[in-house]
Amino acid sequence: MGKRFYATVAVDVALFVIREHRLHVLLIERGHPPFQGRWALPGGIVEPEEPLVAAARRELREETGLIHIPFIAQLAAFGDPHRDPRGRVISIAYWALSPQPGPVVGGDDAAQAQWWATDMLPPLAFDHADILDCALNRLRERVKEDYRLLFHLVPAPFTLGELQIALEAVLGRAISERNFRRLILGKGWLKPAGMRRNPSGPGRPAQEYTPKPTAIPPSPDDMCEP
Amino acid sequence: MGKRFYATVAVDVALFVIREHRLHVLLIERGHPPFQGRWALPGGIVEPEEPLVAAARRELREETGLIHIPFIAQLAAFGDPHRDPRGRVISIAYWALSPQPGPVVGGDDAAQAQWWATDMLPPLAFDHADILDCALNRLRERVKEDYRLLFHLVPAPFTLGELQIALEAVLGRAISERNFRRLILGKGWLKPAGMRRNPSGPGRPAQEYTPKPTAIPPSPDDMCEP
DNA sequence: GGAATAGTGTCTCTTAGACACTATGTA
DNA sequence: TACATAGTGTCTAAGAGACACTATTCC
Repeated sequence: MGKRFYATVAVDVALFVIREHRLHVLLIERGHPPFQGRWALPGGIVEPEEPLVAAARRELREETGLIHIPFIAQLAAFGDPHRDPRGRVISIAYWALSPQPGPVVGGDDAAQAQWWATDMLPPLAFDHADILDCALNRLRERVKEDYRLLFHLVPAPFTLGELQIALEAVLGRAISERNFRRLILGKGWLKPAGMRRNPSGPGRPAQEYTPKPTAIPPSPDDMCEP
Repeated sequence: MGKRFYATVAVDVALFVIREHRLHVLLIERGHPPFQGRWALPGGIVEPEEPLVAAARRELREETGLIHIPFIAQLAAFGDPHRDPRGRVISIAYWALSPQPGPVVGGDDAAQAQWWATDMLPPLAFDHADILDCALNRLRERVKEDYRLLFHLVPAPFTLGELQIALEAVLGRAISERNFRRLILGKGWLKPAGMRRNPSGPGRPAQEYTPKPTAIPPSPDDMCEP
């Protein structure tokens, strides 16, 4: 193994939230060439002494002001030799979840940060459409395997209806309410929060729940999880 | 994004085969420091114009003489800043399957290549124990999800008994023969090869099967699959 | 015949989907 | 009352585990 440096290593992050009953992803409008004016996943170059997942968290913080990301996991490495017109850049992609669909601040380069519905995306820079596609597939797979991931997408306390809306937004299709309730409640993951919600409209109020601490799946970060 | 090069990018591959009813992985004895004399996964530096998976296949070929690898998929990126004592090296790890447990030739550096049973491994160089752990978990997950991966571990034509031995070697535990047969045959993946085998001993001869071409899961290579 | 391996019939339990039902609030 | 949302009872069908059984070969 020679010791020359062959490539730039970057991270890119697909951060998902639920807004208005739909799955959204955070994108940044690029302020410089290449792909100036196009939208891209937040990301940037890894520092020499920085772990990969730390770089992913730092880029999210720098470009969007988001500090608390409860779930972030590695997605894959994207290394096509010509994915960046400036030269060889290998990107380690991450996917992340947040229950806070609030406003985000733009980053340094007069860049705009904005939530985009995943079913109405603009053209993306670089190979970020591929990365996002991959991230969406991963998210759906993992949520189907473990509904507890939804606890990272919905702020507690939540009702089962809200949780189901999040699941339907992720999967992109309606699911049977009866079976969803049975499955979630049967696992013993939730404890009733005692309160009830005022829907400010007709309809029976719903029980609110908080996930038991033991039921919240830990963020795998850089552990070998992809 | 600046254009300086920050890191070396390498690939490492965990290549699995079935030998003598047990799961084995290919390891290389290192001929130079660091970790001289220790065993390591085959791997090396990515060339400037080389796709990542091509680098993985090239290293397997150079270090072991193995040309035909029917299945190879990305595992994860390992990027701890101090995983290589010589400097920052980010490794894109792959996992691969082969039905040929035959002998392998050593590589350039007077390095030894050898199959090791995965339940009796020597101490490994770098963070390769972590990578191999991750690869074993991935292999087991994927095989449980889709038994057709076994078709890449057992040379056709095979008997159901051989296929089950491979599955048990991968999972590390015995499984019910009845259910295995029902599941495999019920899927319609196999067609009888008509021949029967001479076990050169007592016991009823077994039907041999060949997987239908449509039933062989394609190698995902670098597609976003991890 | 006995030992060894190949292959089958069938019961049970768990799970997910479907569908009809009841409960509790607002206007 | 009508209407909207929350929550329940229960039938069914598919899949996996378990276990006892039959089949074919060599000695």
